[in-house]
Amino acid sequence: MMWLEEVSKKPVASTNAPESLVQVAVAAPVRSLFTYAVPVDFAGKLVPGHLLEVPFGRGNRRGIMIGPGKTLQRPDVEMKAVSKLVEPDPVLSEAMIRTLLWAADYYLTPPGEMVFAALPPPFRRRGGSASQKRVWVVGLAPVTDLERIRELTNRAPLQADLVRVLEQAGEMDVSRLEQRFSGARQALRALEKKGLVRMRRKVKLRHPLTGEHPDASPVETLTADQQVSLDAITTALERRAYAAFLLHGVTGSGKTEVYLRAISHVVDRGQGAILLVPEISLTPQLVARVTAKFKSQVAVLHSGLGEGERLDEWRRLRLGQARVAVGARSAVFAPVQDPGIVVVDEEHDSSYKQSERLPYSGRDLAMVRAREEGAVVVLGTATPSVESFSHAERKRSTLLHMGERVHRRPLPEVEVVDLKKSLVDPVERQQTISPALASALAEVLDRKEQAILFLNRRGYSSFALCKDCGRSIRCENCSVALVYHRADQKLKCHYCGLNVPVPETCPSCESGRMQLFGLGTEKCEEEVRRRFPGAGVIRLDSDTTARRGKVHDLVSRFARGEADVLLGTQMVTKGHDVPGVTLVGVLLADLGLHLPDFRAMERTFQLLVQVAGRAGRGHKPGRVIIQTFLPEHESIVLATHHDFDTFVHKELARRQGLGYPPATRLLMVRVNHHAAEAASSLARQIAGMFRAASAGRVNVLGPVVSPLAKLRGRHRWQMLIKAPTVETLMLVARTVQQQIKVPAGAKILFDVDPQDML
DNA sequence: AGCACGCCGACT
DNA sequence: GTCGGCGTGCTC
Repeated sequence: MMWLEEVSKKPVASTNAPESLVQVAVAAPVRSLFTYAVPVDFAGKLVPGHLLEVPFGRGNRRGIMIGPGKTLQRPDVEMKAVSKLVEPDPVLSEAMIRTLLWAADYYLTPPGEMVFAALPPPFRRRGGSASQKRVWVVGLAPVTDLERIRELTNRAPLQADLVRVLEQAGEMDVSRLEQRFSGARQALRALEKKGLVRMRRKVKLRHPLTGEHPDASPVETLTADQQVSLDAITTALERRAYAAFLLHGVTGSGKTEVYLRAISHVVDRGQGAILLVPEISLTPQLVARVTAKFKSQVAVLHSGLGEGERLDEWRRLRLGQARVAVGARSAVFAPVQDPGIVVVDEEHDSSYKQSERLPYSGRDLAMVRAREEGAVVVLGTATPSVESFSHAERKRSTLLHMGERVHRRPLPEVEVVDLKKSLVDPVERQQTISPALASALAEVLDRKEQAILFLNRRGYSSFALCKDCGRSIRCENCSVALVYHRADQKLKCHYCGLNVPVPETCPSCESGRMQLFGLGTEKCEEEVRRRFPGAGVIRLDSDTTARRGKVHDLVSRFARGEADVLLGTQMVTKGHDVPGVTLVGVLLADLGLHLPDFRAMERTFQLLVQVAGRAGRGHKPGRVIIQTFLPEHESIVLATHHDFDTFVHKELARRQGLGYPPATRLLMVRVNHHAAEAASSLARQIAGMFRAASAGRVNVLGPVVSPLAKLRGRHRWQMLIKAPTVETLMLVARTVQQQIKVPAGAKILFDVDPQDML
């Protein structure tokens, strides 16, 4: 064979032992593995998972040894040798490598990208494991040569754009500019050469979380439901083989206690555990309970960790000093040694799916990892996703049900208020809190109890409208209306962050008669403070929690009873367990129902059941009031009865009828480009390729302009590929992916199992 | 992702 | 003619 002759000329690999050639996943967005020769220095020492440096293209790159090499992908190129073994011990286990290669394959993503996504960022960079994070920032040079900038407009439009942005914004992160302008880095380099901009490396400060180590809560006896579920899980753990469970426990049924005891079981026998949560900063109470129980055995993988700290946590896990990893989505890659159990809390939460740069589902990879590690996986939630439920129905996982709250506390009573009726009354029309909710809130305040108010929209009003021409003020980069924020009196875009003063006159017709419409959390807060002057109100949304640790701070203050009302967005629905809360108000339940997404009903149902579940967790029973314009809507009616079974079976039938998951499998392909025409024509071209490649085996819907037609200055088009099975989907998708040549300035995203259809 | 190669339009 | 920007293709 060709490659044997080639290799035998080199002194490094004289035999055909497996170590003479290795396959390497190189840190580059390239769709294949590469084969390298192994030099004598470490011949026979390389094992899968070793972090290497290899010559690649012009320079050197980091790479991971995947396994023995067989032959070159293309026999006509020259074989190169591994240049360096970076770390003496492998940084990935074989089970992790199998998981990651599976993921790269399934999510149609370059193996090198997937593999390095599982490692701390310093490992990817040459020069090793920096402990301080430095980023490149760029600003205009102090002496600006106006003559030369004007010159640029014709010759280099991209450079001219960048200069204009820098004039406005001052100093900016290079990586942020790159997100907005493709090719920004080369353009900036050119500008730097001309002396028009200045780049420097800036140290990014770390924000270590001050960790509380509370004492473990006293041991309580389990409910019958909890005991049955725990027994089923521990029986599976005893077998030390892959098994999957869907733990469906109503809100307040004590799922966390089941997780903790199951994790204890594996930790006691020397194994490790992974606990995934949707958003770690929103679940301080869960993190506190885990740390209380397992103390220094816990590694918390917080998104706010600095690079050095993250690396430290990573090392502690890899060395076996810590055995329990807690974190969001990416913690599925935590280097826990020999994990015996992987728990996914709130498995229905859509934040487990990353839908940008590198799309993958942390929940689904948790199952794959558990399979590869021979571990038990537990998906826990009060509102299982339709997919996971169907998975259990088809016996791919075991359904465990906990229908009763601890201490036999009742589920809260839910009432629905029809907002259509309040439209008739001129006073009520102006208010976001209906008379029914207002009187319930007054009672709660009287009794010195607490309330949670939920409104899934931040800001003050949802848009500013001109009373003469009827146009709303829109974002210049995105196809959305700007939202008025009263705190800083600005109009903001919730997608790109654009922040502009409110114009005196209408930008379209010069009329001075602008008016604010709609509601957001800011306006609601104002109304609560006005109508209930004595009440202490805490607002929880991404505006009040922008600073690190702020969520934890505000939630703990509310939990300690320092405020009477917690008012906010999605954040108030997740995970907190505040015994004093006896009232939950949903200000506008139908907000999510109008989204063009086949999961809109499922999301609404989950959201309502979850938020309702925050009420009545203490000794006193809870009450829930849902305000809506659609009181007879199925997902609202069934949520008021906490009726998951009816909901899921109706939803399954509906999905079957319409051909949506889990009845089918989906791939979304999204194209984006600065130029609208380029985006649409490329999308049409790709859709054509799908139709040609599919030969009728898959259904190609679209292309259509994305519901969010423009985002951060880029026009978006998308298509949905519907296939009867994964195999068919993969086959067709791979065929098309190989044919596509990405034109300059375009971005194409293949999103397998899309969650976010906007 | 980088980087070389090569085409093409704007200027000394 | 030359210079530099920008599209295209390749990396064991």
